Amino acid sequence: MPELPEVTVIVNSLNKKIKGLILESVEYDWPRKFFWGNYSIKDLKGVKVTSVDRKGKVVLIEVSKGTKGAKGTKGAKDITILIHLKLTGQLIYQDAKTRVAGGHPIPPLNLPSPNKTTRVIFAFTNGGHLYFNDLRKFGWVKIVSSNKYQVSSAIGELGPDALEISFREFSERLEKKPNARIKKLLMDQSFVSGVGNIYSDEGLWRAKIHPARSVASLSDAEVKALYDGIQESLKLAIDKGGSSANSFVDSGGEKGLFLTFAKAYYMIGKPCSRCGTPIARKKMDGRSAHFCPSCQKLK
DNA sequence: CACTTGACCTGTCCGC
DNA sequence: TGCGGACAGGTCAAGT
Repeated sequence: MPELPEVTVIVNSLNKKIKGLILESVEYDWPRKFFWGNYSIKDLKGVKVTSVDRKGKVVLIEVSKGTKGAKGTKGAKDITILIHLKLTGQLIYQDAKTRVAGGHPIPPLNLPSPNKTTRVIFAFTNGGHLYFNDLRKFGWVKIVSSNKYQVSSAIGELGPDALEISFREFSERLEKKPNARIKKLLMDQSFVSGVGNIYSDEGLWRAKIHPARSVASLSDAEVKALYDGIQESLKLAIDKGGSSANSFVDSGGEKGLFLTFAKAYYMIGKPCSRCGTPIARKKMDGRSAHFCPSCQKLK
């Protein structure tokens, strides 16, 4: 799932479900991708979840050891659990009453957890569990102190959030990279954060821009259309997934929800919904770009 | 330097 | 049915 809309949806769901819960234990069989920093596993026992957040595609679970002090100061005891889902990560919370799931649709999000892709299990004192499943083991978990420096160095360099960036800032940042190919730049997290292969394809389709175009070749109107196209496709995806996390599971079978609104991504050979030309896929910069060869011309 | 390629992992699907 | 190769919602390190 690892793009902004999917991360946003699961973060919103988790915020409703695990805020206030107390961690009982953490189990993992995945030392290679589990970074404790200065902490150890016992530092998480008894901590309380204070919020679940998102930066780019990274999930942040804020926890606190303190006994709810009167002052709202962030003490040294606050810890941030960072989770990156990479290509095939999933986060699933379930307890006796509820279940929320988000992430990559393979294996199906309704498959019971733990299962063979389960890498980390966070157990809470209410009997609920948060499972981090990741088929390909590309994802990671980092445990750091909740201060700006620690958190941002663990995440890496991030540009403005794709949902929050203004059109003005978007176009100003583009101007600094005239030679970049537009699709590659959109997926660069230090340029804007949150956009990956799906939403770069979707945004470019909406703007009728070929993914291999250079930034310098884009007209002002095209830059505006691209900005709008990205905003629209991100928001549409959040809406589709946001009504209920379970719709992720139900609506698209194993392929997941996104196929129900994708215009270009994964639509290889299907008619473009604007002009009927079959959608093409081409390898570009190491990734598959999906586009309409007729609407999105390489000038 | 900038840019490209490989590596990280495991699984599915498609063609012969 | 079996086997090989391509491919996968991401990112970093190493090589050129």
